[in-house]
Order: sequence, then C-alpha cells, then structure tokens
Amino acid sequence: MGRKILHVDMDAFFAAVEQLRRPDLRGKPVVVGGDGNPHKRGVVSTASYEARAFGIHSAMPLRTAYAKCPHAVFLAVDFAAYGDYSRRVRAILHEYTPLVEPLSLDEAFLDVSHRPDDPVALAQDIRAAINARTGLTASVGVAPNKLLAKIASNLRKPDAVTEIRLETVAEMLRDLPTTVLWGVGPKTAARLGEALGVRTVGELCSIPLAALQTLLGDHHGEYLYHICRGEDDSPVVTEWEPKSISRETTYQWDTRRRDVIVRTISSLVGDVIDDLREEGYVARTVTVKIRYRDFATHTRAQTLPAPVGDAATVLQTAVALLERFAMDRPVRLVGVRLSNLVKPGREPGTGNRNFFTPLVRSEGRRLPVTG
DNA sequence: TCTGGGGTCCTTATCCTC
DNA sequence: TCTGGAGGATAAGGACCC
Repeated sequence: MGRKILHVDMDAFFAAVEQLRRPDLRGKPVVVGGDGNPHKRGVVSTASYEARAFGIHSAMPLRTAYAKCPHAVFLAVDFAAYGDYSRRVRAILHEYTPLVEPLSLDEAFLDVSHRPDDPVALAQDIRAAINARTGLTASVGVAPNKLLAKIASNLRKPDAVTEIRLETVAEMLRDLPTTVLWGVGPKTAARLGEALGVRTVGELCSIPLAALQTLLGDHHGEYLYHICRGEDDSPVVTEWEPKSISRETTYQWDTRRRDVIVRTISSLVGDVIDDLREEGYVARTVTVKIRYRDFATHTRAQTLPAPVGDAATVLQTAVALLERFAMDRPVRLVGVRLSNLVKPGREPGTGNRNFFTPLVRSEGRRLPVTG
C-alpha cells in the first residue's frame, strides 16, 4: 500500500490576506511587495489573481509591475499578519494529522497514510475547513509522494483539489515542461534543452542516467532521473534545525562609501544576532556578502576557532572580511550570514529541510528525522 | 524601469593532516 | 625522509525554492 501525501498551497496568500482584511480591495488588482512603494527597489511577493491578469507575477520588480498596471493597489509585506493566518491554517492541518511539514508560510505537506479516508475526500474536507474558518482558499495536491503532490497542487489553481495516481503519473507529466519538477529552474531547463533537446518531462524520461550525470553531475543527474519518473521516497519532515541565519539589505541608491557599508553591516549584525539568540544557537562561520551595481555577487567567509554568539565578535569579524572586497564599483547590497550553527553544549545540528536531498532516497544517504 | 530577502544544497578548488 | 593519495574542513560561487 502506497503512501498518501497531500500538498496544501494557499492561493495568492499574501494578497488574499490583504483582501480579507480590507474588503474594499476585493476584486481589485493587489500587489504585495517591498515596502509597498512601486517606485522604489523591490520585487513582487504576491499578486492577486486580478493583478496576474495584467501579467504581474512573483519576483517581478515593483517598477515593472507598476508599468503593467499603474492602478493596482501596492502594499507593503506584513509578515506579522501573514504569520498569524499561517498559524491558523497550520492548526487546522494538525487536526487531520500530526505529520505536517511546513514548507513556507503558505505551503505544507501532510502525510495522511495512516488514515483510512479516501485522500481526495480528505483533501476536499481540509480545503473546505480552511475556507470556512479563515475565509482563504487553498489548492491541494494528492499523490503517493511529496514530489507529485506538489506538482498536483500546481496543476489546477485556485481553490481546487488535484490528484496524481501512480498509474497516471507518466501520462500526466509527459507533456509538462521540465520546470514543473522541483529543482529544475531556468538554468537547468536551458541546459537540458540545448544539450539534449529535452523540453518536457516525457522527453527527460527517455534520457539515460549516464547522460544526465555527464551533463549535470552525478548527484543532480541521478536526482532528475528519478523525479521525472515521479519517484520520490522522501518523508514528511516535521522538525528541522536551521543551517544558517542571515540578513541582507539592498540600498535604494548604490554606494561606495565604506562608512555607510560598515554602518549597514553593524545594523545587520545586530539583527542576525537577535535571530541567532532567539533560535538558541551560536555560530562558527561569519560570511559577508557584497553585490555590486553590475549585480556581480561575492562572499568572503571566516570560520572561527570556537562558536560565538556575541555581536562584538561577529561585527569585528565582518568588518575584517569587508577589507577583502575590492571596492572598485558601487555596492547595491550588503549581507551578513552566520553558519556552522551549534546549540551551546551540543553537536552541530543535523536537521534537514531542503529541496534536493530528501526528495529522493538513495543508498547511504542521510535522511532527516521524521515526525 | 531591471533584478528582494531568507533559506538550502551542490560543485569545485584549495589547504591541511594522516 | 620523501612522495602520493585519501579525505576532511574550508571557501567561493551557483542554482534553486518560496
């Protein structure tokens, strides 16, 4: 008997919450992103379906979105509010199973294998419960594994339940572009297209393992070989530990002034240390990231002899790292990252929450702890 | 009109130790 | 003592995800 996995994906989540809070926005194009000013640097986090009709989508620069639809309502991202709704939705999900893996504020996997119910009926139930109790709509994918459940929830939106069965996998995936697969982005899709003439999942299935490994490396090649066939044994992971904690900021106007950058780093260090403490970690590695005006992005890192948790040491390390960058061009972004995280008095965390490793189980691979 | 922020993991190169 | 390789740690960049 196979597993029963659901993928619950809230529809246009940020924008939907805004429309819920402000009924006057319903039916209007709403764009959530940045600080809500479409004339400043920033990108679209979420566009309402009304805004999408104008060609606006996530990750689009706010200025571009404004050009496409000047009369759209532009709003700042309000993570506190979305977190609130996210917790309410999650609480509903937990009424159905303790095996809930949140993927982000607006997505989660559920393992309902242990329930006798028909999974599609269960998905309909969950969708209705979310709508009745929050006013928000969700799309749910039903499948024998996480990979297919995620693809399924994306096939029909919004407010829909879509099932992919093992016996229909090949047929349902065959003509879809390779980018529907998790881990295939624009670069990989282009390489597959140029080197192998592969555009669809079905075409990808016809490529031998060795050819994929030659093109993309052993690991990624093997990964694609399995996922294009809908194969994925990864468990629903209910707990994980962070691997890194970071903060970064983009200037409204590029700068080459060292004093400005040092002040930014100081502020970022303060924020990142706050997060580190909140999570209860200390860190060994400090990384400074600089993105220049031409978008070239560089990092410089230093691993300290012992984990640290105080702002002064991290700041001192970060400022020293800054000296290793060529300040020959204006800087648009500065970031600070802490990694090699350790809980004081414990071994480094081995928790896992990623998109590559757990999707396909293979021999000898370390697997995350399941709930 | 460019191109956010917070993450994860992979690959490759290099250095060091055994 | 010299040399070579294995393998871990570190560093940097890149791809991807939401």
